Amino acid sequence: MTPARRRPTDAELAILRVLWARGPSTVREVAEEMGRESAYTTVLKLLQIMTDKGLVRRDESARTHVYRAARSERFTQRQLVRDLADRAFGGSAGRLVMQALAAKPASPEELAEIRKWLAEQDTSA
Amino acid sequence: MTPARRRPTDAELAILRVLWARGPSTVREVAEEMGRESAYTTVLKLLQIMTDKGLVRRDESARTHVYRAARSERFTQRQLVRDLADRAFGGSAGRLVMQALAAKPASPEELAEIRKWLAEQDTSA
DNA sequence: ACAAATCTACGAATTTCTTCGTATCCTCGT
DNA sequence: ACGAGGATACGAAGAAATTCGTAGATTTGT
Repeated sequence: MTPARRRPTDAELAILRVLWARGPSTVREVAEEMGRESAYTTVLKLLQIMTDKGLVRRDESARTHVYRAARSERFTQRQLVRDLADRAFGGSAGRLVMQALAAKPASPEELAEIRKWLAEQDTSA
Repeated sequence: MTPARRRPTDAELAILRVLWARGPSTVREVAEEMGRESAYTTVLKLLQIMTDKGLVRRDESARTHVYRAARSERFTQRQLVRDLADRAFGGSAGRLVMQALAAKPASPEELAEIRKWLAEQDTSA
């Protein structure tokens, strides 16, 4: 029985972003990083829930617990992209890519990187 | 005051997919298309809510109402992609594209299309 | 040792999403 | 005309997401 992997919610993703950027962090550190938009206990509660869901790991060895993301940013990004492709693009990553390129301007550096990736695909095919 | 545009929920998106594929449709048509997974009245309720939210338009001229998506599939796809880029990719569409290409295999046709698009960007720059 | 500060746990209120039953109304066939 | 079938409206309940207050425990500074 698979743990029924749902995608992280908006609030959960906001916290994950902080953990990915900062590395393992305490509740207070995460809360500060998120500005004063959410109360300390809100962040705490969310992190507790996320621990139950397996989205984060908790180090309880010290009194002040330290949380870290259970999955890498990259892993989660791919999960989210796959999910969106399935829900809105008929499962096609290619079509998603086309709309992404059209929706938001990518930097020249990023475009170059994409071209490079495509070129590599070519040679390996 | 902007109409506070939130992205369509999962259930709403499932209905929009049907409307985009079928064109203007009645509740019954949408419900049938979605298989027997959701009761008729569930689809009806959802469409009523979506009407309030402005996600669909309702033609009430006949007794049996006809619904159509208020925004094009493409428009909505871009909105969703932009939203995901903001929530999980620091606003960068380029990085989203990279993960999309890595997350799901795109067909050769799609890859060709992407290359073509990139080439066009090149000339226009 | 005591008070203040800091931490976790927990419960509860609120909002949003989703689902569906029931009531009611209209239309059409006979 | 009237009953059956099919349509909308509405309410309500359950699940999930989000928020935060309060209580209780522990540590720290004086």
